Amino acid sequence: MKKNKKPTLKSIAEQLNISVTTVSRALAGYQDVNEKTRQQIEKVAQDLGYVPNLAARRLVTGKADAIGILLPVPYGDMRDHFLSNFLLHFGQALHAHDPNIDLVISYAPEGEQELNTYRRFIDSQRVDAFLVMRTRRYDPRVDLLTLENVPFVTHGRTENADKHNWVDTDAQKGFEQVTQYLIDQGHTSIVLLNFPERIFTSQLRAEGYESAMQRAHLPTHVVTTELTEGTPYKVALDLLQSDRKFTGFICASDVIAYEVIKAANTLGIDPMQELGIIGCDNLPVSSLSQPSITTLRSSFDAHSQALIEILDPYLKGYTAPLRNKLVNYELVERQSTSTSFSSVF
Amino acid sequence: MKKNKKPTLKSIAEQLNISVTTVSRALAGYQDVNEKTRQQIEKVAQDLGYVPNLAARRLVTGKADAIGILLPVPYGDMRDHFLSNFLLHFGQALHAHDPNIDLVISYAPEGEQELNTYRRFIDSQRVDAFLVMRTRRYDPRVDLLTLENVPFVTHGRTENADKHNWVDTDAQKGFEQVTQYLIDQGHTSIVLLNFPERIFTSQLRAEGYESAMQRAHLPTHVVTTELTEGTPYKVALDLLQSDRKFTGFICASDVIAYEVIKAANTLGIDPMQELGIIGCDNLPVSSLSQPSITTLRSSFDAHSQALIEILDPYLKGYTAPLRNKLVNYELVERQSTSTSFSSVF
DNA sequence: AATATAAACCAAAACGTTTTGGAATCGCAA
DNA sequence: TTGCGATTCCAAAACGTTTTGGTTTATATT
Repeated sequence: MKKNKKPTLKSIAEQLNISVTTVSRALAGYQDVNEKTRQQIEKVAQDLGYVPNLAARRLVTGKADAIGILLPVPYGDMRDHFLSNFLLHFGQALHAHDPNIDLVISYAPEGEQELNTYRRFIDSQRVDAFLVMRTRRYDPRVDLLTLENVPFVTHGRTENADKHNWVDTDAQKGFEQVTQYLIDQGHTSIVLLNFPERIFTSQLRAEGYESAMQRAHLPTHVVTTELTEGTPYKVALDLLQSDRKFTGFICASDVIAYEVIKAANTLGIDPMQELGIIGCDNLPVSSLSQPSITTLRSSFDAHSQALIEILDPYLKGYTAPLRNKLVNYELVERQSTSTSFSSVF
Repeated sequence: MKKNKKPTLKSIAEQLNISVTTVSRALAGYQDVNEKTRQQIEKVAQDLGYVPNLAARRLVTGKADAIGILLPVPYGDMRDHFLSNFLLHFGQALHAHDPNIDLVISYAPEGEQELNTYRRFIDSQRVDAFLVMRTRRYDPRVDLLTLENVPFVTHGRTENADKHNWVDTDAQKGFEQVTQYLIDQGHTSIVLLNFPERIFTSQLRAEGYESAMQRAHLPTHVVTTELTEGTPYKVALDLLQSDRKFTGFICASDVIAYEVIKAANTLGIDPMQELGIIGCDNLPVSSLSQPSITTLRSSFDAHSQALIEILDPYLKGYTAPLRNKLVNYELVERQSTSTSFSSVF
């Protein structure tokens, strides 16, 4: 049998013949309430199964105890994997950090209405802070949130990275390291299969690659490709048949790396014996593939921790100075860079 | 320069010298307000950028305008793909249905504290209804929500499916159809690589497979495998070397199907020419694989629509009779069931 | 005994909305 | 003039919490 009414501060107060104020303060842990009364209150609260009504609390405190993410519309293909998976982990990390903080998800598709959607979300005071995903180089959302003075942190840098909180992977360092990795294995003809420049990290990746190549006095070659069906495969076919005799392939995504392997197979080239291929993001396909793909992984947990650390003061209602954090990639060594190549060398 | 205060009903009312009530009713679209006043009110609201404070509204209406999902802890591998991706699509569909409904995400890891987490979430009245994911055969969450009289719908059936709302894919029909599909292609030795029985749908899948096989008077063979690293591959190797000369492989997941292909390659068997392989879930790997994998896809959108239709009355504050919906799988034909087999036949 | 200090408590206001139960105004028929 | 129904408006209460600015009671100090 269920109680027909939710217990409130008032019901607890009435049962003990004390004021609502005292009940509230007792449960909030204030020191100006007698230890004995506190225990009584806590007992009754427990018995009644009291849980504070969040709407009421939010109304009076002005805090939402929630952070918001306005997602872009899913692509419907593997490109969503990173975002959705990250979301899962971030949510979990947030819950571990403080189980009373909600993650509120809504959608703001890129386009005309995007900023309005943000505006309405901000104005309704549903959340204390925002996490902005899939940042763009010049990101109007960043401008809006800054202007409206709403706390937020971006996942990924923007052109105005010095003016807002952000967390990002150190793409430059990561790609420099994997380039060096292939150079150390004896590769001299190494190509970077990058995403178009429109993607902000593309530039950073290229810089990392180029700096390692230049240090080794090797010629650089960068090719860009979209992730649309068939495109990376064709690009890979071209490269494998080029005069430059590329043996090292550094790819902006595991999906691209996988297509390089397929292209090699098509041409009768054994990727394990003759090539060194490195992907990025540690997508499921990288471990399933044959050969499995050496890849750069950036820990979801490290990202989440950094984001949460930055968001934390805002959730508590404080203001905080701008912060940012570069998370290192870690190399996951697999078969696509087996050392058999260097022995041939 | 920003206004230093959020506009409220009161500020609008004062500016027009009318009552808060009228402003509220005008914006809510009630008929008892003069068309001219309504227009004035709407103009001022627009100019001031008025957006209702949700906490206040929720407090008085008792509705949260939100639905909650308490997620399990991610596995950290490809098994998360379906859940996280589904989440992305469901969120989008919900937003399309009504942009004012929030999706509130929190976590309730399976285990001792799970029900307490649910209880606190329920009692804080943060959401109007729940979507329960990764349902288990006997699911204590279902019992709790039913007992507490909180509206919810599960994604996937349970043993007590007749006592709650649910949406599920018609695994039985789907697996019957793909079995028939392989039979029609001339396969006679068809094995089902299923998940363990602990997973509720395993049984339904087996039933579908068995009924098609029995109708064709073919012997059935069911093998179960976990998705742990290496396991499906070993199972596939065994099957491919068995006396039974299996040529048809129906797999409970694309990941398993992919491992069958890998095992075939290892044994020098050409999967395209000699086998018919069918996966499930249309994971990214199924289209990337070579040969690409014929698979069963259940439309995220169809699921989301069904779920939202069931949830809708609760969001409006109505009660509603129990409902459920079976969503059909659709077959995505790819290379792993190319017809070259039947021509050999 | 008077006074200051500390401990324990509380009434009332505030947060911003919706809803209830009328009140005021107007036109029109009788 | 009265009465009546529409139309248009509104004061006040309510939702459940936190916070403010106290008051009361007990204890210590002079």
